[in-house]
Amino acid sequence: MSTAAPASTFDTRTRILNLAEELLLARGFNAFSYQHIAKELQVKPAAIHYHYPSKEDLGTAVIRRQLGRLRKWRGLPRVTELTPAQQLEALLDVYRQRACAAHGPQVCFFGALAADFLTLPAAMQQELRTFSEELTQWLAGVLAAGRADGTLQFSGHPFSKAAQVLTTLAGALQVARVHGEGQFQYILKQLRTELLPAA
Amino acid sequence: MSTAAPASTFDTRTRILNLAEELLLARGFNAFSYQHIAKELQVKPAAIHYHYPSKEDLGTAVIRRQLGRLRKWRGLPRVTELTPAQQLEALLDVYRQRACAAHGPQVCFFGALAADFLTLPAAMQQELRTFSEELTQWLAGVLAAGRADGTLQFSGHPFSKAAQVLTTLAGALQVARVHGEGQFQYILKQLRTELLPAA
DNA sequence: AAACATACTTACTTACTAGTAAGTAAGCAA
DNA sequence: TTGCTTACTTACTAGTAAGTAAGTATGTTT
Repeated sequence: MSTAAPASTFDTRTRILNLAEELLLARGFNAFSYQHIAKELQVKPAAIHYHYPSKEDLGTAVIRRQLGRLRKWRGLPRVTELTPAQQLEALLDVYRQRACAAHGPQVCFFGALAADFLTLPAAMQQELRTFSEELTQWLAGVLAAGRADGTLQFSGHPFSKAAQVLTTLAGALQVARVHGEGQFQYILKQLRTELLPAA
Repeated sequence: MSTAAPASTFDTRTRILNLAEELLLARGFNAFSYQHIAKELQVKPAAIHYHYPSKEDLGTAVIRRQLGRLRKWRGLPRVTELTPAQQLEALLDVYRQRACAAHGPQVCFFGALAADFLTLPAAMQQELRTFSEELTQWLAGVLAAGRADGTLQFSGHPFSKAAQVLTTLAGALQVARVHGEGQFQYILKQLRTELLPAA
């Protein structure tokens, strides 16, 4: 669902997007600037404006790319061919990777942007809603299938449970930044033991 | 644990704190300025600096007040005299109130500040850790007592479960801002049905 | 060779940021 | 009534924000 890459191998446009994503996850939308990106990439701030005229353009591009990744990921044979329980594990793995990221734990997109939500340009708000809805719908489907074949257990509606799980995951990554990775692992373990029937 | 108050009845110092809290919850630490506060209170920005010399001072004051409220709240007779299950409900009520706040859903302190965590002054980071730890410890105690007397059910360690519940609540308030109050209610209902044994 | 597009840089504007220094009006205390 | 404190305002600094306009080097097309 996400792959950090050696930025220098890409063109400037992509390197900007990569760095914007990193800064967005690390600092939130309001706490990074074109100057931060420009300095890191050793270009002038105006070069960033050339590729992404406004910060709103840059922000929406970041979310849109992530939405594209989600759509691609959930359609991948190595994902669709998994059992529901394995698909859930695959999702948890994505979050696990984030929590152990090289440059400190990153929050997930939703968590990072939801906090700034009221200050975001309307276009970004809309993109974020779409992203979150698609992810929740996908997970709801996985949970429903898992409960149907007996490999997953939970009470209530699949959609409610999916919303709860994703909310917990988003929050858990924020917790990881405040209290370290250990607390994140506790929360994840708690989620798994509840969803997966005792062996 | 928190009570919005008619700001105008307080002195400037308190009104600044109230407004800073509101802005912090609504916009995050990096997206509000002394100007916002000054304009609203119809004073000059320098007046804010008079009471809280730096933004770090203001930020820590907000968290510290909230920590004081928590300590007071959890020691209140009307809270200590409740059963564990009722104490849990009381906590959920606090979050419920937030989600239905007059001026749009507010996030909880932890959620609002965790997102900006890496950009916060060290003093604020430390205060936030303390706040989060005390709240988690308190809830862990409630959960442990509730499981012991059979009024609450969950698997795993009380501390892990407490961390998970609070994480979910913090995240749920952010969800409320993005997707509206309905989704928040789903998540809360999910939490309650899992923790409280079926009637 | 001329025209054009790409990918920038230089130089700028406007607006806002936190923060400070000096001054001032009002109230209280000796 | 003099002096001190409180609670500001006025006027400022230095830095940073997003964004723009005009110029330039490089390469591609015709």
